[in-house]
Amino acid sequence: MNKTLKISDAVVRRLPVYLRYLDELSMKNVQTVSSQDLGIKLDLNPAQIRKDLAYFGEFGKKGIGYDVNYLIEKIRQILKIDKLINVALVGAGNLGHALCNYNAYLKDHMKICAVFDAAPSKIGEKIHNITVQPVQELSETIKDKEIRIGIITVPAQEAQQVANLFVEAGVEAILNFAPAIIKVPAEIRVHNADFTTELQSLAYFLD
Amino acid sequence: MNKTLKISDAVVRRLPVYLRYLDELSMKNVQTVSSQDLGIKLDLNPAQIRKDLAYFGEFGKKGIGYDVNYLIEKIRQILKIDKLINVALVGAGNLGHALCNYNAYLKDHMKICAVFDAAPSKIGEKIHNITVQPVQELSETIKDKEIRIGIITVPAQEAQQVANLFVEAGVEAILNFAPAIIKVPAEIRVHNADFTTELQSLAYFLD
DNA sequence: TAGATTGTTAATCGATTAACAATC
DNA sequence: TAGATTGTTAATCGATTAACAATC
Repeated sequence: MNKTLKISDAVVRRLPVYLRYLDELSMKNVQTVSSQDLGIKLDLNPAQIRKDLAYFGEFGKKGIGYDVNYLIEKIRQILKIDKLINVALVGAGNLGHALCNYNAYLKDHMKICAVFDAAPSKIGEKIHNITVQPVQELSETIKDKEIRIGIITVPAQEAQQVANLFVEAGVEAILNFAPAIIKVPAEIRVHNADFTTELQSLAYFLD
Repeated sequence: MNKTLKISDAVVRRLPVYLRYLDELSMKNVQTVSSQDLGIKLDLNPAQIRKDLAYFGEFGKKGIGYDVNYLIEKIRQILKIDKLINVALVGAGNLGHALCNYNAYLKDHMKICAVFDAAPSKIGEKIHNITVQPVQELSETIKDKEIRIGIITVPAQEAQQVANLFVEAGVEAILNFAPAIIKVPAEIRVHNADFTTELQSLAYFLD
């Protein structure tokens, strides 16, 4: 398949969902899975799943389906999590702590390996085996540890400042949990994961 | 506008984003705003913003723009957060605590007013002014307090069970933070807000 | 009036789904 | 071989954007 073809966001966002279920199957020692099976389990159209995967290569066998472990390997490669990606987080509040708990789940594919905060009371605190550092050390640490993704879990009014620090330090992508729009250069990818907008849009669907 | 017209998810998800920025403008005593202004600030096409709003009514004035406070009122009505909506949360871990912190931000429009956990060690704990209750009390509390939305912040393997409890108790919509697909009757709306899939899809955009 | 900006239609663009030949 | 299921094309469906008459 043509690597230069632009893959849509919607496709990319489904890949981790496939991966998560495939991991489950793998742990149950399931060998193969069809797009039909996946579609039922994940509430998606089987044709869509086949098409999503076909953007990146021919991973299945006609008449058989997909080899679970092979597909896991391929999706990890596509998502670029086949090698460890280091992540930094700013904002050692409850949300920051919660996200650090996912390190175990992310296994050896992604790792929050540095946490920063501006408040002196937080500095030196241990979250699992990570020590909270002052934001002044952000730039140096990001370079030293080759951190490529930054997570923002500070209050809305500090989000832009933190984004600026990340950008200057050379981070390539940002996951923003603050309820604020942050502006960054076009080459930096930002995903917003704002709880309040999620909850408000859910209210629309009440009767 | 035709109320029976099906509004797309994409439209509904943008409304809270508009609302958040309009609230900012209102606090700065800005009287009116154009779709142009909004578009620049929110990185959206002005025509899209006008079209989104036009699904629900004629809220603007030609040649002038939108009255900020009037539009806030209208969007709140559309999202059904013009009256207080009660929310329950199961899973009093770090993530549960973090979400409870947003109560102040959600003001008098939505409120997490009950928190449950299965672990005896958590029961009775105070989160701000909410006392953590055992899950056995979930159904009764949800009915008593007229709770309409449920939030799941338990580990993946317990998510489906909690979803079942919510559905039985009569909740109308669920916000699921667990990295798991939960199955519910079609009339119950589920939004997934899973940190791990967000982070993994972000990795795709690294160079 | 002249300039600005909405609401809405038509055009474009993109994503999903159906269908089926290829083939395991 | 017969049945199953992929990869892919074509058809459908839906969302975004451009353009502009209406009008403040």
